[in-house]
Parts: sequence; C-alpha cells; structure tokens
Amino acid sequence: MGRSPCCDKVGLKKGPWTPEEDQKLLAYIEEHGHGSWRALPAKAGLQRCGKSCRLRWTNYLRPDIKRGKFSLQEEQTIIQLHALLGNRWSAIATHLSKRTDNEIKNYWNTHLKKRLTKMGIDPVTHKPKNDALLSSSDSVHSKTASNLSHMAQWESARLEAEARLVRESKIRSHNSLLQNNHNHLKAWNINLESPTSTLSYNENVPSIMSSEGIGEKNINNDNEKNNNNNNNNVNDDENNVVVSMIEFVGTNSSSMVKEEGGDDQENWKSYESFTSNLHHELTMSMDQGDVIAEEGFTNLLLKTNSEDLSLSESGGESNNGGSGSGSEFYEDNNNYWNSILNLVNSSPSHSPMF
DNA sequence: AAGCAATCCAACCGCCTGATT
DNA sequence: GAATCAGGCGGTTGGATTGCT
Repeated sequence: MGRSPCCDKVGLKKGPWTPEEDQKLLAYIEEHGHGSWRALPAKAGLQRCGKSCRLRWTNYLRPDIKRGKFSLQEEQTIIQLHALLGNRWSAIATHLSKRTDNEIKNYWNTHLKKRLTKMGIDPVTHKPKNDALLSSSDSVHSKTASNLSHMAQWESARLEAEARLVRESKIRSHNSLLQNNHNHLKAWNINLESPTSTLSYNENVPSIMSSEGIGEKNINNDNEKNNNNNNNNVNDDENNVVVSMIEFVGTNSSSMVKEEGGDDQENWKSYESFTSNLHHELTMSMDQGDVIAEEGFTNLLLKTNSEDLSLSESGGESNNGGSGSGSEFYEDNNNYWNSILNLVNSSPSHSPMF
C-alpha cells in the first residue's frame, strides 16, 4: 500500500520560493494561522504542495527564527547534544531557541562535523579515531569514554523519567476526562496518549525544556483560548514531570555513582555536581511554580562544561598548543567537551589544523 | 578575467508515526 | 484491522556562491 506523494499533482511549483510566494504564505498564516497544511496552498493562492509550504514556513518565514552565524555557545550545545542524541536534529533544535532543525543539521554537516573529523574525533561516536592515540592513552581515553557514557546514561535516565511521567499523566488525564470532558482536556489527553516514539520525549513532553511548552506545541496553534484554560492543568503536569525527574535523579544518581570505580572519581565529581545542580534547580523551579525554561535546562546540561571552558579560556593558553593531536592533549583535560571547544575556539579557521 | 573546485544551504524526497475513517 | 491522511523527521540534492589557480 503506501501513500501517494503529497506533491504528485501536476502544475504544482517546486524549487526556490519567490518573494511573492513568501508574501502570500506569510499573509495567509498571519491572518488565518496555518491550519491544515494540505488545504493551505489553495486557500492562500499558492501553486505549492502543503509540505513545501510547511517547510518554507518552519525553516524560513517563521518570525521567531534566528538566522546568521552560530555563537560559540550554540556550537557547544550542538556538539554536546549531538554526542548524546545523535542525528536527532529536531530534538537538538528544541534546546536551541530560534534555530531550526534544518539549519542545525546543515551547520553540523558543513562545519562541526568537519572540525571534529580534522581534530581526529569521530563525529559519530565523538571519540578519538586515532588508534595510536588510543593505545598511548588508554586510561585517558577510558575517562573520555566514561564521560560520554555517563552523559548518555544521564540522558537515558532523563528520557526514562519523562516517559514514565507520560504514562502517569496518561492515567491521570484519563481519570480527569471521566470527570470533566472539556475539549481542551481532551486535546491534552490525546497528546499524552501518544506512545513514546524515538523522538517522543521531546515531542510529547517538551515543557521542561521548551519555552513553547505543552500548550503551544502539543495542542494545535489555533487552540490559544484552550491554552489559557489549560494553564492550570498544564502547570500541574509540568510540575509532575519535574517531581518525577527529581525523584529519578535523587534515586539514581547516587547509585550510579556508587557503581563507578575509583578510576573515574574526577569525572563523577563533576557528574555528581551536575546532577546536584539539576536537583537544586528543579526544586527551586518547582517551589516558584516556574516552568524550567528551554535555555535553563540546556544550561544545566552544559553547566559544568561551560564553566570549565570559561576557566580555561581565561587562563589564556590553549590546551591544544596548535598541534591538536597526541595524548597530551587529552591528558591535560579531564573533560572531553572542554577539549573540543578549546580546540574549536582557539584554532583559527585558516590554521593547518582546519 | 576565466575556469574549476569547494562550500553552503534551501528545498526536496522518502520514510515513519499517530490519527482518522 | 486495513487503508488512508496529515504531519514530522532525517538524508540527500542541486543551484548559488565563494575561493583558488
């Protein structure tokens, strides 16, 4: 079976958008919202398929898009999130306000991937590729791998906690529905009932890390009035996600630390510090009844690394010393991410390294 | 200035998932 | 349960731009 292509109609235009087309699309969406993308082109007077319109809007015309050069912080975030999430661009994009997944993907493919490759780091695994390097610095590599492993472990734990909350919320929402079958609750419940897909932790529970929040992203754009009605319910769910994460962090981080051997004490100090920070921030956020903002969570995720980075930067001397290879490089850094960013930072684009 | 190569990035394509019929 | 629809995602392409010789 299989579905027919959305753009198989003859007469539909492809290729670059003209300013006139942009104007039509913008004007229509500003006045009516996008509604059904499939129906939009006809209503807006465009000879395009809905998919093309959606792409143009989300990747280019949307007013909240930031364009232009990526900042160091953004690069750092992309690299780190990529190590944790892989090529899940939309998931990564949720942590970078105002950047589209397409833009991030392009930037990764054209800039960051090459930089890592030239540095001898596998952009897929984020581990040093050089066998010689590995053999000459097994213990250091072990730490590096351990760091990555721990971060991935943490991310998995986070996903698991969120998935658990989705399940719990599903049950709660279902019960609420039995008592109060308002339309807005129904819409909320529909989203909660979505099984967790490979991307679901971001798609279904974006509120703790996205300023868009559940109300805006999971409930259709034209449901603004419903969003207002939902605020209390949504905040409850957000707080429960936070509570669950706190519980999860509290119960799992300590046991995870205990499992580690003494070799990775340093790594785990920073990891423990990270989870501790996270625990604290989550608690504070909950006490204040706040939703954790997108950048807030991302910053938490990156906190220890960023601080280390700024310290090393203030030290003035680059760790790579222009060579960018060899075990010394890694020995001087307890943190893999520091190493990457120091290199990226201190190496001019025209240097032999790049 | 011309020709070629490398790079960039907007847009397309195919596939997947969840919802609906 | 099957078929179909709608939206979203990641991979890829190809035209435009930039850099180099």
